[in-house]
Amino acid sequence: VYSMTLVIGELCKRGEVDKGKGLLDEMVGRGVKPNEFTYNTFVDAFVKKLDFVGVKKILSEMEKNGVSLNVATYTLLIEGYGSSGKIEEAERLFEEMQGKGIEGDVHVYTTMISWLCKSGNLKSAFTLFDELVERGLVPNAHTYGALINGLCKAGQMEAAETLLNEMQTKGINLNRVIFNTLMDGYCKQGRIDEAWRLQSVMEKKGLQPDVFVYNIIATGLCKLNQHEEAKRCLLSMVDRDVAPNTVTYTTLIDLYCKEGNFVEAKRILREMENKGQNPNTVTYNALIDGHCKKGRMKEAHKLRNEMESKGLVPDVYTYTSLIHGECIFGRIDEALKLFHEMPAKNLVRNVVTYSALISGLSKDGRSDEAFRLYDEMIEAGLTPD
RNA sequence: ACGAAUCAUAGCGCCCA
Repeated sequence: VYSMTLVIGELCKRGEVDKGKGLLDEMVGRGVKPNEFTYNTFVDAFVKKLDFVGVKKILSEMEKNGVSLNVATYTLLIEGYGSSGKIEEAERLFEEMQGKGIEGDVHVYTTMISWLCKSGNLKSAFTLFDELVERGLVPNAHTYGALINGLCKAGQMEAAETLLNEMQTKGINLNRVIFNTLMDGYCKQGRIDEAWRLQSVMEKKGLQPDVFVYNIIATGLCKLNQHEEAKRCLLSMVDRDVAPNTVTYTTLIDLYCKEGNFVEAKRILREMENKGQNPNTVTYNALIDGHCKKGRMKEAHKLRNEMESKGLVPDVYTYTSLIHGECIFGRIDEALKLFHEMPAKNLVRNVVTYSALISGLSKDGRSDEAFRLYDEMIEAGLTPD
């Protein structure tokens, strides 16, 4: 079982989940009983693909074979629901785990805390943090990182710095991730000066800037409308032997799209593919949104087909951009069609999606439908901001 | 032998013009 699990794990990591599944079936056929580690490998693979049908299949197989979920399985499931926007479901699983008497560990607490933070529920995150400490568990850099990130995203930089001090008091090593998190927080506040300050603190500790740092600073510059500086920052990476990644290229593509320079955007798309940094859903979303905003809807839909042909799955951002684009040009019925496609694709419509469509409807004089949609949004448990 | 923290993409409003 031990070695089989390793092999299956390797296959799944390479994306050959089907081959792994074949091996699993072969295992069972030969009377080797897979254990929770074996199954978790599959849960991991399906969760990363956001394939919940696949996840459910594995879970029922586990049940059938009398293998129970362990704390790592729950961590994976919570991660999966969190990343697809189903935070209540994630919380429900966390409680289910505790109800079954499975001891939560630092990993699962950190995962839950992270997703609570990401959904803007800092209060619950800190409550959970207290619970973790009360239970005698020791929070580590990941746990603090999750909370610091939450505070940074909420713009609470002083509170984030307080946690940073708390880490130091507790003797937890301040690593790259922690610094990068704070730098990003300051950049999002438009305080690049503070980001530079942290960067020099990092250098004093012997931490050279990595690709994250460049990406963070460049995005900060973009937000301050310093596009040329942002481009220079990203292009300077190469001179300093830092390899650009998908995020770097996507940032550039987004920049060019917003300038309406689709030729350059396309060129970068080809360049990244040539360098083996594959475009992902976000990359295409940037392209699609750029085209939508310039009324190039035909091209936008073409890009959407192109992404799907590469096995990339459109997400809420893709749909919202398309819906918004159709609305701008008065093709509300096209927008509605897209809107209704979403649930079947397992996409959770959020406030942004609804408001794009609601504003489209009302600008088109279809206020009855707009109000109806508004009510539907409230019923879906969404709060307008 | 399994699992956790940092970067890129969407709407409305506000401000400015």
